[in-house]
Amino acid sequence: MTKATITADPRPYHHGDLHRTIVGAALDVLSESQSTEFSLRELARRAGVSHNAPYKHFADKRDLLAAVSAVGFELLAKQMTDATKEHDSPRERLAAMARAYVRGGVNNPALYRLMFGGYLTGQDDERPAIERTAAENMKALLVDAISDGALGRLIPTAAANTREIDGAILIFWSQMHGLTLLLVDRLVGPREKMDELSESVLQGMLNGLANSIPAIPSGVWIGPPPGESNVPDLALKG
Amino acid sequence: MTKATITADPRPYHHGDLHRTIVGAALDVLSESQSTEFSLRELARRAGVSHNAPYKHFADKRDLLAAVSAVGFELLAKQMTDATKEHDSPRERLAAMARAYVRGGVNNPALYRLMFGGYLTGQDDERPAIERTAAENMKALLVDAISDGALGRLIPTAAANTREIDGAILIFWSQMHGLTLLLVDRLVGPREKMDELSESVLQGMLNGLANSIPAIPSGVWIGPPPGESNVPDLALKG
DNA sequence: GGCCAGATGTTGACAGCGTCCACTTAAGGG
DNA sequence: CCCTTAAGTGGACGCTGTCAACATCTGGCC
Repeated sequence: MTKATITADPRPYHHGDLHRTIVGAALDVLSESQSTEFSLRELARRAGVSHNAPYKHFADKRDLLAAVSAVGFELLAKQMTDATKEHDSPRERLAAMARAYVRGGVNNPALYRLMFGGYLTGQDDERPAIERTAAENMKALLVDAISDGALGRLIPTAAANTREIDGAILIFWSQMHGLTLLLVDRLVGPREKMDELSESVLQGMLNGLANSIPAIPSGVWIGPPPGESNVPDLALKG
Repeated sequence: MTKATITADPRPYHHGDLHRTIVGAALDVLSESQSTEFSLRELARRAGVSHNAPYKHFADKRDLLAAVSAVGFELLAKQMTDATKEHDSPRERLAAMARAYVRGGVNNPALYRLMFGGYLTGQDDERPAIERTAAENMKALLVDAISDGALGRLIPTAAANTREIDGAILIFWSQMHGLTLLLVDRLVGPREKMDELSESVLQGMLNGLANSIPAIPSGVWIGPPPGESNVPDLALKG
């Protein structure tokens, strides 16, 4: 009645999967409190470990939040791809994607703000690598949806012109991003009408792009800034 | 050589204008560190007062940041109005306004994020009154610029239709807001091209709006949510 | 099979933070 | 001239992020 296996497993010394547990707890707390100002100690308490255990998995709080943000990007990307599956026409798929994007932000504003807000962008102006690649993958979805389908139908000439595709992507993304954040910050509302608002805004954008796509200045990048660091190829921890 | 007036005024017991000084210090630190995670104590140190003096002027940190945010809205509004003065044509004035808006965000991302990010929106979903009215004033500028000038020329029919004007405002605002934040978060860049990007995006938007303005669903509000609180008429502290 | 290295978890400590409290100082109105 | 009261001070409390030293478990190597 001393060693291990007393009754069942009251608390094995090693948790086993603390990394995932902590990230999950952070997502829970973030969703509940809608604030990134929770404490690492709170997460440790929820996970039933000592206040310092998380430091074996995350260098500091910023590192943890970067991991949470990366999960957020993956969730959003999944919601966007899922949304497109139900539709055939490129126009409908693009609209579904836009709806999913806006919904993702509105349904969890704190997570969306963590992903896109500046918390992770330190004074080195460099985002954590894990978050960078997750964001890049999500952006690729936007690019595909616009250039492969809807854009090809609606603005046929664009297919041959990278600058024009970039222009369309920039307009689409900034439009949806802005709408999402105005909804999230309650500068536009009510939130219940977000689907109709997405559609309205998308329609207005397509009207414009159908005529002509404004050329983007050369040298402009869209997505994570190029060349600042060797992106580590999404090789998540061995 | 004991009482007061020893040499000049080494530190009069009462500061005299601590409220303004603290807000100014907060703006300085915010600009320098590009983070809202400075401490009230740090501001007190800069102002040369005890760590508790600011509490005579601000209920808590959120209250102070709300005041800072309000100043940010007023600064941005001023930059926007100033920018329009140099131009005659409505189209040019709208473009100047867009440039000023984007510049304002890019030049001080932390302030812009404080203004539009969710820090001030507590779980009561209510922004501080002072910040609400400041935001409302700034939004009025957008409304004027679009409906009075550029919109009247470019989309004449809209003048008689509130829903269409709202639609144009929504598209314009969300477009510029999104572009600003993508630039700020370095998801689009480089920042030096922000003026050209503003122009491109504006042009694309106007192309669309020139054809038709998507109708906005009825019941949608743009700007601070209506009726949630009696906005205190901008009467700043008697 | 046994042992050792390293990964994982714990305990204790430290400075800094936001905020509350009781106290002090100065200034302006009766 | 006094006295209420706004403005500023100093100390305290509990909480936080982070560091350092120590404990425990586990997998790979002899």
